[in-house]
This record gives sequence, structure tokens and C-alpha cells, in this order.
Amino acid sequence: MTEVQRATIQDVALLAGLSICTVSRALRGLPNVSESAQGRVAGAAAKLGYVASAAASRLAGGSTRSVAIITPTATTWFFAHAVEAAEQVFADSGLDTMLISLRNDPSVHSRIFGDLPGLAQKVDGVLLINVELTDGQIQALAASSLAVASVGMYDVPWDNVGIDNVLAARMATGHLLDLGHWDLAILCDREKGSRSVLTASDRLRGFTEALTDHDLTVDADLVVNAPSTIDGGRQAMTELIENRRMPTAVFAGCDETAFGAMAALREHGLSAPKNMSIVGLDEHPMSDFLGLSTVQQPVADQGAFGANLLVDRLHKPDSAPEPANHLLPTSLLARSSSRRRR
Amino acid sequence: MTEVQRATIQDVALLAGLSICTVSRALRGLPNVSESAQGRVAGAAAKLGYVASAAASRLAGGSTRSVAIITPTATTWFFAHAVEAAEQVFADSGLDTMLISLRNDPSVHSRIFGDLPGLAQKVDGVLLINVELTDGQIQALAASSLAVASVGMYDVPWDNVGIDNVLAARMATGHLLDLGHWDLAILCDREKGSRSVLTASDRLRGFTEALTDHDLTVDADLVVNAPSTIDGGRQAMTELIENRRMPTAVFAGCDETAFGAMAALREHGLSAPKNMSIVGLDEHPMSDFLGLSTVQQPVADQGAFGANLLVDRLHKPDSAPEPANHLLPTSLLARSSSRRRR
DNA sequence: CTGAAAGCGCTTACAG
DNA sequence: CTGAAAGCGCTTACAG
Repeated sequence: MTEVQRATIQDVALLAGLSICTVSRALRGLPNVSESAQGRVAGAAAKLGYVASAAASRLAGGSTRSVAIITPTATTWFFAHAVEAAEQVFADSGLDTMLISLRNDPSVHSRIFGDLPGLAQKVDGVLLINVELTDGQIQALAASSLAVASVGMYDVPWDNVGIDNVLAARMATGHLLDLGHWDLAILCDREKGSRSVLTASDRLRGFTEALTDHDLTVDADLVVNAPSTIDGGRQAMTELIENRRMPTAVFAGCDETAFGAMAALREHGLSAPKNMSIVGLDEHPMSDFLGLSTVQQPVADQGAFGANLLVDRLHKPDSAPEPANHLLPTSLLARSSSRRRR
Repeated sequence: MTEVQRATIQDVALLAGLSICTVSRALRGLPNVSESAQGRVAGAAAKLGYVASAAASRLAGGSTRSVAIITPTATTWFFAHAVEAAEQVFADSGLDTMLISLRNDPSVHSRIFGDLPGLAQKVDGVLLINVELTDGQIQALAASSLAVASVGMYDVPWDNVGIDNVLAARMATGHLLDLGHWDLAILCDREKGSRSVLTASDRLRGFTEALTDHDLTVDADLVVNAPSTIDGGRQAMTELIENRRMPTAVFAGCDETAFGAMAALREHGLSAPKNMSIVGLDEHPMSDFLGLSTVQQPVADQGAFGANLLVDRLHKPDSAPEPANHLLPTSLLARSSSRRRR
């Protein structure tokens, strides 16, 4: 259990019979290193189990070999899975992952985005997951030394991956319309007004478009704000039942919201699809059991895809192809929570 | 959007009219700094928005101002909530959080615990959540320069917080016994043989003790291994129904396992409590909706408590009181998934 | 292709 | 109580 001294670049240089700067270059794959030097350095480093000191290389202007995942929350189904999938990609790429959960706390948000130089001092890049940003914050991030990629964001000057939320919502709503429903409600989270995250807005838009296609209009009374949690869904459905009016079908913005809605129905002596058809969006592992019709979206895939986008940018910072937006596919899963209107 | 140069300790020293080493001491609250110096430094630092360079202070032998959370997974209910609660405590203490999910991957596990000096180079301390460790790994960790605290671990030479799993399991099992059941099964994860995590073993022990108290014995055929996930519970219940035999009641090691068990019952045309009473352990947000009887355990509280334990150790590394083990309370919540034996 | 030198921004003994 | 000096382990120009 003797505290073994870590090998330094000096040790590697000594063993390889070269100077530390040649070693440094060789290790980082920089040009102007002979084959022989390259080989000797690699051998010496391997033999000593050398790993560069993150602190030293960072201080000297190099990289931190770490990235940050910034997420609105780490607890709900979507975010927990996206975060873990991204962390796996980073770990496999030799990057450490710093976790920053905004927790819906504006003070945390501004602490982070108000001190980008501070963040840049700790990590080489950030993966943003559905983070609401002002135009100023977007520009500041893009102008910073940080590499950036994101999941589920809109119109951002960096690589992004997500799903087509308008389409997904149209699929869910279309499913209800196909079953003969025409009096529809939507339970959906509401963005605080940022342009960078339009998940909920797009789902509302898809809902609206689907209705319009059928020459129907949206009843404002049936558009209920619902945080994307079980409790959010429960409260929204309760609001609908007690203070608005009952539609024959409802599209819940995400499966957890749908679960809460089903719970509220039960609390009022009602159930789906008997008194109301329900369709969600996610394909949460409980949805099958609960018979929830839903639109499946890839979750771990989005997290991993986003992480890879960031890793790629980190590896080739100069050769910058245009930032791209990637959309992953979704699909409808009809189950027992929705049925033909009687 | 000009790239503002961060203030360095030099800037603060200049503004305060002191040397950088006095500034360094003052900033870190070290002794031998006059009141006046203390004040001038604080003022200058505040005025410049000075934050010490993590890399530089780390390299010079100081702290990293960051900690790691090591968890078996970041996706299941318990771990996701414990991780987020801990991250919040760390963030509020000015510490950065590195997330390391072991993902049930032995190679990740050995990569981490096989290179403690590497870890210690990046963080000041680690919070372990139900991490299976060998005696050698426990000793190596304790002997390392890392501060350590944990959640849900056993017989470890550092501060820990958890629940009394034997008691919790006795409560769950006792509830079924009180309802007149005497033919009981248990669906529970099985530890890989480590002494550091006995969550499942203790739950099995509590189950066994409760039966023994009633002069009953455990039927080995009714002890089914079940990973703590929905799918794990589904498979375990399917195994029970198809290849073992049907008891009148079952204790599921955690709520997600219970959900899966309920799903498997349904797939076989059965349901709880009609064909079988079920009780879980957790109090997952879906449990109420599904009518699952369960034993509630605090989750965010355990994560936050563990994080505070680590923060305390970090703040006073010398004055080392004996490592303590804290147990948080649990309570029974009887719902409709369990009923009196007919 | 390779190396000597300076410097990144701190902390740690060591003097005073 | 305070400061000058050395050094942590790298990377970055700059010479050769």
C-alpha cells in the first residue's frame, strides 16, 4: 500500500532518451516527431503507466480531458438515460464527465452561464441537454473556447441531435383523430420563452397542425400546462376535470405526464380508455405495463449521439464543418389507453 | 463579447497591496493573517471577481475543489435521485461534481478502483453509492489521500448513511404475515459477493427473520434473483409462475422490481392482490398510482446526507472523529396490492 | 526533427 | 504577521 509516485513527463523523457517537449509532442500526436522517437516515447510511457497530469497540462494551456453535461434535471426518465448514455461515451473516449444539473433553479443557471471563462477553465467542452438559453448566452457560448454540442435544442450554432417534435406530436394526435376523436386536449410543459428549447412548443404545434388538417381548431380551454413529471400530469388532469371540461381524448406531452393523468383519472373514478383516450410520448419502461399508447423516441441514443458529436468536435477543432442538426426517428405504439370513439 | 482576462492572484495582491502568498493564505482562511490584510484581500478579490485557477492550485498541491460521485447506475429511480440530491449539495458547497457510473461494467469498475492515484489527481473526495468493493479496495481507498463517504454501504472505515434494510424487509414481510399469508416468495437482487453492499442480503435476511418469528421457514424455490429494474422484476415473476410455483404473497426487493412483477402477473392473466399479494420497498412515485403496498425509504435525503458527510470531512480533514454510520427511518405504506389471505 | 527556456497561476516551506 | 523563492508538471513559442 506504498503511495506510489506517479510517473511524470520527465520520467518518460529520461527513459526514452529524449527531451520532455519531444515527449509532449509525441504523446499528443503532434507533427514533427520521427517514427523512432514516437515509438520510444510510446514504449516508455506504456512501461511507466504514464498519464499526463490534468492540472499541469491545463495550466500550461493544454486540455482538461473533461467535459460537462448540463441538464435541466438528472432524475426524470429521459434525462437520466440521456445523461448516462452520454457519460458512457465520454468515459470510453477517456474524458471525465462533470455533471451540472440546473434543477430548474434560475440562480444555478445564471451561475453557470454567467461565468463561461470559469467553466472553460475546468472543461474542454459541454453537452447541453434541452437547456433554455438566451440569444446572448448562445452567442457567448459559441464565442467561448468551449466546444459545444447539444441534445434537443433549436437553431443553435453548434451540432445538435434531437427528434422531430412536430412530427412526433402529429403522430400521437393523428392516432387519436384516426380513432374518431375530435375533441382533444393537450397536457404539455411550457417553455419559459426561450428559442433554444422548443420541445413543448413543437409538440403543441404538431397537435395544432394535426387538428387543422382535419378542419378542427384547438380549444384554448383544453391546452393545459403540465410539468414533465408524474405529479405535473396528475395536476394538469385534475385541472382539466375540475375546472375546465372533459374532452374525449388527450395527448400528454410525455409518458410521465400521461401516467400522472391516468392517476388523476382514477382519483376521479374515471379511467382510460373508458372515459378518455390517452396517448403519450417517450415509450417509458412502464408504458407497456400501463397499456399507454405512445410515440417512442430514442433516449440513450440521443444522449450517446450528442456525446459523440462533442467528442468529434474536440478531436478536430480546426477542420470545422458546418454545425449540423440530426433528427432521430420516432414511431407510434398503439396500446389499450386509446380506443375508437363510441 | 471581448474575451475577458480572468483575474489572477497577482491582480488581487497588487490591488490589496500585499504579496501573493499572503493573499493565498487569506483566501483559504489560513491562520497568521491580520484582520486588516484579511479585509483588504477579501475586498480586492470581490472587486475583481477573482476565483482561483483550479488547475494551478491543484498543481501546486492544493485542492481540486471537486468530488466524484461513483454509482452503479444513474438511471434507476433510487440512484438518479440520490445522485441529483448529492450534486446539489456539492454545488451549493462550491464543489464540482464528477459523475462516474459503473454501469455494471467490471472493466469500468477496475479502471476506476485500479487507479486511485489517478482519481485523487482529479478530485478531493468521492461519494460512493452502493458500490461493491473488495477488502483490498476498501483499504486502498481509506489509505489514499481521498476523502471518502458513502451511501448504503456496510462496515466501511468512513462515514456512511443508509437505512436498516433488515428492518425494512421485516416491515414489508411482517405486513404480509399480518394479513394471514404464510407462503411467501421474495424477488431480490443478489450481490456479487462483496461485503461492502449488503442491501439485498439484508433484505433477504429481514424476510427470513420475519418468517422465522412466525415459525415459518423459507422455501428456497421461492427465493428468486431479480435485478432491481422493471424488467428484472418481470423476468423473476415469470420464472416464479412458469418454473417454480405460485406463493400467495411476494415481497419485491424494490418498487421497480414490484412493477415488473405486476406486469408479469398481467401477462399471465393474473393480478395483485387477487391472485397474489405484493409489497415493494422504495415508495417510487408510481407506486401510489399502481396501488403498490411498499416500505418508504428516503432517497434524496440519503444522497444529500452522504454528500454532507463528505463535505464535512473535506472541511476538517485533521479533526477526524470516528467514522459513523447513520441510519434513516423507513415506514410501511399499505395499499391495494396486498390484502388478507382468503 | 529536436531541445533549452520561459511561463501557466498557484502553494509550500523557509526566512524575516 | 508577512514576503521572496522555488517548484508543482506540463505546453508554447523560439532556436537550432
